[in-house]
Amino acid sequence: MPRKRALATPLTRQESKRRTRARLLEAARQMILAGDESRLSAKAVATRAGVGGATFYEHFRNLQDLLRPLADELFDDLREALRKRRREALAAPRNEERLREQFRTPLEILAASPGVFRLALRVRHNSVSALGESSRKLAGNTRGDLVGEFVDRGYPARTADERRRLEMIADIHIAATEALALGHLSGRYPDVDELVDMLVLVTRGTRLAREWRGAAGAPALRQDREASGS
Amino acid sequence: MPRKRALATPLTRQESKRRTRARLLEAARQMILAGDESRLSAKAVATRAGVGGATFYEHFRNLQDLLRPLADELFDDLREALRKRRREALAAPRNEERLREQFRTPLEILAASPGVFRLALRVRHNSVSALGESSRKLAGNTRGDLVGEFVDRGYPARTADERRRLEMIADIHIAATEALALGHLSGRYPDVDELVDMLVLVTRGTRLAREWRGAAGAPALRQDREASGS
DNA sequence: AACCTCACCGATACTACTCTCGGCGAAATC
DNA sequence: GATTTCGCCGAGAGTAGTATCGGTGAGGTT
Repeated sequence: MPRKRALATPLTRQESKRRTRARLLEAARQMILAGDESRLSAKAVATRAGVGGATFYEHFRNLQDLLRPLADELFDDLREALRKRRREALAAPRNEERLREQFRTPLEILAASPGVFRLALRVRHNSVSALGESSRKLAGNTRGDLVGEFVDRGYPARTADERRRLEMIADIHIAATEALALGHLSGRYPDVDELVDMLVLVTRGTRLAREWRGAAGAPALRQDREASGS
Repeated sequence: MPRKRALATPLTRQESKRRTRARLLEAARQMILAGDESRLSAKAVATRAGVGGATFYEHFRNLQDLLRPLADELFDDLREALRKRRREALAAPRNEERLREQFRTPLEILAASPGVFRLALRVRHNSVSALGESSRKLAGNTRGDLVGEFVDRGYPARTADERRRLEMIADIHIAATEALALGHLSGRYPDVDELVDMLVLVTRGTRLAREWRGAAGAPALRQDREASGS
């Protein structure tokens, strides 16, 4: 009873609605990735999608209602890509070349989707709009993913102090990677290998945190001084 | 011939206008630092400043016209604070404790002006609005300042490659400092000393870049491999 | 005192958006 | 084939901001 003919040109209502919705989402996605989401509006999305202004509201209650799932989708894709590659890298035998690979991958992924990457940076500190929320969720998840990885690699994470420290290391690595990826995108740092070099150097430093302290207070490092020559 | 009496209660026109302008600027400043500059508008600023809507346009051609000098002022203050303290630190004899001081200062300055700091992060990647432009100028200047410092400290900067490398190190340090400062502000990293520890560790790594290469190509580090334990 | 200047402002024309309403027409149902 | 459903849409009421204009009154000038 549901279907009679389904091979001909005329669309079913369900399919038709699905497509219109998809077109609205796609239009919004393009506009967002094209930069400047400030001039995003229900009207503009509808127009770009080639549908009437009122149709927008047949599919979404308002702009935020469209943005929430869209933002989740955009950022989840990015996170999944990053996560997947990291997991692969983790499974493989570890040596210096592997480590470089592990740093190169996120740089390449970020460089390969400059739209989403820039979007994430742009909206991260904006409290309003579902985009900001979703971007922060991505950042938090990425940090969590990284910390999990550190633990797998043998960094200590028994006490709250140790875990917080791992979060800091993760934050630093994320920030460094993002900063360098941004420089790469802006053309200042064309050579990705060179960026990897720098990230490896950073790791050389933060890796010291591993054998750093079992239970002592903070001053372990401060004791261990070394005058840096001019 | 200009002045006759200037001691009484009535304001001169000039003074009156100056004050109104200052009130507009102050209103805008507060609204911006209070977060959410998206709902900033000429009208809103005027209302908050307690003046009529038309008065705004007696002082500024439009909102951007007000934002430009305001943004410069906001960020220049921050930059000057950072720069000044860094210069002091640079002049002093260098040892490990000094280095820590040098890292603690920017963290404290950023933590002390969370409004401007968050503002800078928020608008940095927004191409529109004078705020974004000014924030990027701040970031670029800070990077330049840091590079200059590195050179003073003996990092090589003869070739374009070496200079670019210093820029990367500066970018990483800025990004790491900002990321940790943000974590501090959000309550995740309450102890500033601990943040300084982490920054010192990062330096341990990036410092390796100094004795790294005189004229060779990039692979110097890649050669120097070392299998990282589990 | 008479006159001029101008900082301020209410009113307003314009623009741009949000969301609803009534209805058209084709798919779905009988 | 007749009837119902519903995806779509043009029109429009409501809201909000921009920028201008003419006028008012107190500072400033003679």
